[in-house]
Amino acid sequence: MSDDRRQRLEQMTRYDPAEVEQRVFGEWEEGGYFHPPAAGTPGENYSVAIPPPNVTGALHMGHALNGSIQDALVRMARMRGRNTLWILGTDHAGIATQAVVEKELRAEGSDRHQLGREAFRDRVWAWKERYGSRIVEQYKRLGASCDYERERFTLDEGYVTAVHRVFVSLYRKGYVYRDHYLVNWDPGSRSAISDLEVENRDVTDTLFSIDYPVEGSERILTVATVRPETMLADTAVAVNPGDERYRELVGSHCLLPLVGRRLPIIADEHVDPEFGTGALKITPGHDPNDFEIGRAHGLEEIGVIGEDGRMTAEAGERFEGKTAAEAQEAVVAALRDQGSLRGEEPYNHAVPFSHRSGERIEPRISLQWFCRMDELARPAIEAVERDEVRITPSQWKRVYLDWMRKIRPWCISRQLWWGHRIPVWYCEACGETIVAESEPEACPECGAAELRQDPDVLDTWFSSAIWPFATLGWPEETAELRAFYPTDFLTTAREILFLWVARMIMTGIEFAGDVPFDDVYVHSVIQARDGRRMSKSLGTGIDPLEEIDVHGADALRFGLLAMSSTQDVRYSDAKVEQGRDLANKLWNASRLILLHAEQDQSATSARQGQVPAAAGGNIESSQWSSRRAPRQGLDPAASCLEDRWIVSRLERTIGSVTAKLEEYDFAHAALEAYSFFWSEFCDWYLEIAKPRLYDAEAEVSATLLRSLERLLALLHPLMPFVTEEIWSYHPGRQGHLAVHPFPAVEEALIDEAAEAEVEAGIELTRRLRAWRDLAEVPAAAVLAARVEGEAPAEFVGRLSRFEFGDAGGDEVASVGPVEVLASKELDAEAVSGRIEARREELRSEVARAEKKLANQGFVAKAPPEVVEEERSKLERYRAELGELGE
RNA sequence: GGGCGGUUAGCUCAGUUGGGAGAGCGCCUGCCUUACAAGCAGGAGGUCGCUGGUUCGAGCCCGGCACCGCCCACCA
Repeated sequence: MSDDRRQRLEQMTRYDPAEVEQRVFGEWEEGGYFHPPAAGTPGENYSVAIPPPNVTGALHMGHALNGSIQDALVRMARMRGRNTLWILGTDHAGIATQAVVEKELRAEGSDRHQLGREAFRDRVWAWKERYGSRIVEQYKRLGASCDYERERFTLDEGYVTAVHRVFVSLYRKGYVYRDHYLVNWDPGSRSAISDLEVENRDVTDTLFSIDYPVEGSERILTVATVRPETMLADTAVAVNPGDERYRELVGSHCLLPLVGRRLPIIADEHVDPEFGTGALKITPGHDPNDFEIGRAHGLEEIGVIGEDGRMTAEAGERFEGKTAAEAQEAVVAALRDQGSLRGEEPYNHAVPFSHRSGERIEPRISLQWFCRMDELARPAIEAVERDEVRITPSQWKRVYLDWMRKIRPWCISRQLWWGHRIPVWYCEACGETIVAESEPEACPECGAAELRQDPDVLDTWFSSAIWPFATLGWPEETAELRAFYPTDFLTTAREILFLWVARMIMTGIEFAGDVPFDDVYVHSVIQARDGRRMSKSLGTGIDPLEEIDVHGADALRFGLLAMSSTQDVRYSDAKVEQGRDLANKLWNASRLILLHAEQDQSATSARQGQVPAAAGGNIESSQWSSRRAPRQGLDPAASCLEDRWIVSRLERTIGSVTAKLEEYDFAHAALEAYSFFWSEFCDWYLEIAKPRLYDAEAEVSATLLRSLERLLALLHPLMPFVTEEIWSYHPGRQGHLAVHPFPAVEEALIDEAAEAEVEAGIELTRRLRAWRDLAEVPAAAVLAARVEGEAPAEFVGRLSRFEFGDAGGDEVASVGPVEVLASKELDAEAVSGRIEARREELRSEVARAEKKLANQGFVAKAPPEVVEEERSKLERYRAELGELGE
C-alpha cells in the first residue's frame, strides 16, 4: 500500500459514497466486465433481459428495486465465473413519448398535424436522441452492471425487422386479422387501447329512467341508463325472454324519444329482470354488452361519439360537437321537457378509464387490427403448468394461469404516429391488402404502384413482447442469440405480468422456440412512507437518485432489498439508513483490519488462495488449511479457538446467504449478512481479536484478511461500490472484486465444537456485563472474581472487565461459574437488590417449568426431546436458585 | 360479483415443519474504551385484530366475524 493510500485509509473515518461511486463505476466500465463475449451456450452462460424502461422515463423506486434485484443475481453469476450478460435497452413507449413531444409542440403553439407525420416522427427521434439516454445513465448511478455496449431500443433497425417478421408470421397463421369491432377508445390519446390498459374506477353517476313509448300501444317501456346521451345510438330495447311482464311485447317496436327511431323489442338472456324495470336499452355502438347482444341479433350499429369524445353529426344537430358530459345534460333536459324522464337516482359503479391518458374510455366501433391469443396461449400455459417457467412467489402462477385460460383477442393497432408502423399496404387501384415485411414495389394483384400503408402503429407491448430475443438479434441467427437465449431470470412488478411477461412467454415459444426465461420473480411494490401509492401526480414519489446522493447507492440497494418481501411494503428510510450504516461499518472494520494486519505474509497467503475468475472456482483455502498445522506450535488452543469459531460462522453465513439469494429471498439474505457482520464479526470477533491484531500476530492477520476477502465477495452483489473500494486496499487483491470468485462454502471449516465453546464464552460475557450494569458497577471498574471449575476463554474477563484469579475474599454474588468477590467498587445494597431480582426471575421460571412438567398430557404426548429439554431447564434454574441461597 | 393478500413492540416489518414472541428505527441508562458517536455496553416495551374449535400445547392448523389493501369482472 502506498503511503498516500495508507494515509487516506487512516484519515477517512467515514465512508464517503459520493467520492467513491463514480470512480469505481468508471473502473468497471474500463475493465469491460459487463460486456461478455458472445460465446458458450445458454446453459453455461447467465443472462437477464432488463425490463426496458420508457425512453421518457426517469429512474423511479420501482426501477431501483428491480435493478437492485437483477444486479445482485447478475453480479453473483458473473463472480461465479459464468459468462454473464445483462441485456439493456429502452422502450419507445408509443403513447407516453408521443404525448411528451406533443406537449412541447403545444408550448410552441403548434401540433403534430401542422407538422405532418414525417416531420413529427423526426421530431420525436430528435427528442429521443437528446433525452433518451437519461434513464440509462441513471441505472449507472445505481451500480447496475448492464452491458452498456449492447444497448438496444425497441425502434432500432434490427428491432423493426423483428417486429415485422412477427406481425407477418402471425397474419399468415391467421392469428392477426382486421375487423370492425367495439374497442376501448381513449379520447385522450385518440387511439384504441387494449383491455389491459383500461382501469376501472368506482364512480358515482346518475341512473336515469327514461320512458320509451311502445308503438301502436298505450304501453310504455321504462329503461334505466347511466349514459342517456348514448340513447341517440340505440337500436333496440331488450327484455329477458322469461320475463312475463314483457312477453307479448317481444317482436313489436317502441319509439326512441328525441330521435323517433323505431326500435325492435328483443328478448335476450343477458337482461336481468331484477334490475330496474327489467327493460334494457341497446346501444351496440357504445357499450360492450350491447355490442354483443347487437351482433347476436343482427342489430344496426350506430356511432354518435367521435374520436375526440364529442358527439358526431349522427347524434343530430342539437347535440353535435358537445362533449359526452354536455350532451348528457342536454339530452336529459330535452327528455325532461317532453316528460319522458321518469326518474333519476345516484348510482355507484365501476367505470373504465384510460390508464394512459386518465380519460374516461368511450367504447366505440372502429376498424382495428387484432391478434387472436388462444393458440399462442396454449403452450405458454403448459410451460408454466410444467414449471418450465417458474413463477415466484407461487400465488402468481395461478393468477397467470387463470388469466391465460380466459384470454381474449388483443387489439394491437394504435392511432398514433410514434411506433412500429403496421406493415400492411392497400392498393389504391384494386383494393388489395398486402401484408409484407417490407414495402412492396407494386401491387402483386394488379401491378399498380400506388400503395398506401396502413396509417396505424402497433401497440408498444407488441414490440416489447419479443424483447428477450429481439434484443439478441433475432430473426438473424446471431452469436448472441446462440449464447444467451433463453435467458435465466426475469423480475418485474406484478402490474405487467399480463401486459408483458405472459406475452413474452407466448412469443418466445412461438418464435424463438423456447421459453424466454426459466424464472420469473414478482417483487414488492414499494409504497410511499404513508402507505399510499408512489406517484408523480400525487406527489408521493421518492426519488432514488436523491436517496443515492444523500446515502449512497449501496445504502439504497441494501435498503430496498432489505425492505422488499412478497408483500407490498412502505418505503423505509430506516432500512436505507441501515444500509448506509453497514457501508460505513464495513469501511471502518476494514480500516482496522487493513491497517493492522501483518501485510507481507498475509498478502502472500491471500494470493496463494486465489484462482482466476475465468476458472469459475471459489476461493480456495489451501493456505488456510495449511496454516492450521503451524498454529498448534503457537499457542494453546484458546488463541486459535476464536479464529476457528469466526471462520466456521462465516462459512455457515456464506451458505445461508447464498441459498437465500438463490431462492429470491433478498430481504433475509441482506439482513442475515448484516447481522453476521455486525454482531458476530465486529461486535465479538474483532473485539476478541484486537490484542492479537495490535501485536500483528500472523495467524490472526491471516484469518482477518481471509475473512474480509470472503465477506467483501459475499456482499459485493448487494453493495458493489463500498466492497469494491475496500477491496482495492486488500493486500491479496489482484483484480477487481466485480470479477473475483464468489465464495462457496467450505464444509471442512465448519467447527461445531469451536462454535459451542465461543458461544458459551459470549453468553457468559453477556451475563457478566448485564450483572455489572444492574449492580450499578462503574463502567471502568475491574472486578475481582473467582471461577468455579474450568477457566472461561480469555476474552470473557477482558470484555466484561473482570479479573479472574484464585485469590481469597468474600463472595458477594455468583454469575454462572463466576464468583464475584467483595470490593470497594461494589455497592452492597445494589448487589443484594440485583440478587433478589434474579431470584424472583428464577422462581417464576421454576414455577413455569414445574407446571408444564406436572401436566400429564404434556409428559405423555409431547416428543421426548421436548420433555427432556424442559426437565433440564428446570434443573438449571433450581441449581442457580440454590447458588443464590435458596 | 369473483379471487388474492394483510391485521404481531410507539413506527416499519420478520416469524421455517405448532413446543418458552424477533429485527431495525424510536425510547431509557451508562460509556468520547486508540476501526466506526452513522459508534459501544446494558435495558424497558407485545392479552400476536375479535371469536369459536382441533391439540398435552396455537402467532402458526380449521370455522366464523371485523376492518385495510390489491387484482380480475360486458348488470344497464
